[in-house]
Amino acid sequence: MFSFLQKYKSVLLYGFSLAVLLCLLQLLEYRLIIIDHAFEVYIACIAILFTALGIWLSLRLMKPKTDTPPQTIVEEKWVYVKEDATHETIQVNEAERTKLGLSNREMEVLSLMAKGLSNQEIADQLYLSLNTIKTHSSKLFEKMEVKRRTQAIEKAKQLQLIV
Amino acid sequence: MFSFLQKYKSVLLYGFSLAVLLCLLQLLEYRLIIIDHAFEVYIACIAILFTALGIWLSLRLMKPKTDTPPQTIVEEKWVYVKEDATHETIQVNEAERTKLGLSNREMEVLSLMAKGLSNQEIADQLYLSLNTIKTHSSKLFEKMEVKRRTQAIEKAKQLQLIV
DNA sequence: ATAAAAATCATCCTAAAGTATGACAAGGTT
DNA sequence: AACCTTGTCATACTTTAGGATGATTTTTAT
Repeated sequence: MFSFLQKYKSVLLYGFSLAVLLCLLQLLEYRLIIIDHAFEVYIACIAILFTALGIWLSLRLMKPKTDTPPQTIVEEKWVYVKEDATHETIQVNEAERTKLGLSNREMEVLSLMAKGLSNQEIADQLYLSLNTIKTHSSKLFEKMEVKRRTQAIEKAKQLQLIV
Repeated sequence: MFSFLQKYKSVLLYGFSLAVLLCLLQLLEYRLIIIDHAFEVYIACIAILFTALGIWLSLRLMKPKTDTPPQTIVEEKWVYVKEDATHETIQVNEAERTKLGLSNREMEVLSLMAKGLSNQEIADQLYLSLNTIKTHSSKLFEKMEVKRRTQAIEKAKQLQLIV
């Protein structure tokens, strides 16, 4: 029973908030139905609310999809990748990465570091707190067995972890 | 004029489809308003439609921004051949160096920086004081128009100032 | 269902990096 | 001789980086 609740927590939450929303709408209905042009206003409110709901929903549902574990073992092949203007983190040597046990976020932070960004700038770019970046970088240094970001960058380039 | 259209194409498109949608709703209104419970049905239709609109909108708007770091397909352009390991600190691009006006010591400090050494370690290695290294690095950053050592390293590698 | 790992954020503290300014000496140039 | 550049070092100060630790939440795996 509880596991059911746990499992469908988010679904139930959505349902509940929908219910609350509908109640509010019902209220609105009885309040505004007597005013002139109330119907149009009501419709507009509904439209806006549900558009927002749709946006929120899709944002919620799309988020976890970006997290795709790199299960497929990439053939260890050294490839030169043309550097293009958009800052995309392309890990060239997946084998080394898994050997060091670097997570997705850590790789992201690493590649932004290598671009010369400060921790604060990285935090801003990834919409995270400064403290989070510090935590990531600390773990990064530990895993890579280095002491400083400059060493991490040097080693990462040596191992072709970053371009 | 055309560039304006081009620029706001998507916005106009959204506006237009919204207008069409509203027309449809208007039609629905006149058709269903006489039926029993038509109001609720109408509201439900609107809710569904606008939720869908919201989802669609956010998907549209998020598309160019979606970061898919893990599974980026690596284009195999050509094989990257690593330089011979026995390279001393030879400045590869002398032209850039003179253009930036970097002195010998500054170049030395720069290349040691790029190896991941701290200022103290650089000072020890060159038998200089820490303050001297700080002075050198400050002037270095000024000449290279960067703010941090990581940026200096990045730029130096870009310009082939160091190996 | 439970445990492990990943991700987020916080606080407190120390170390390192970076800025600004001034000083002094050696070597080359005009 | 006067001037300039380079190199050296110092003090004082601000900012950033990094370490240690703990808490919470979400994801993933067993």
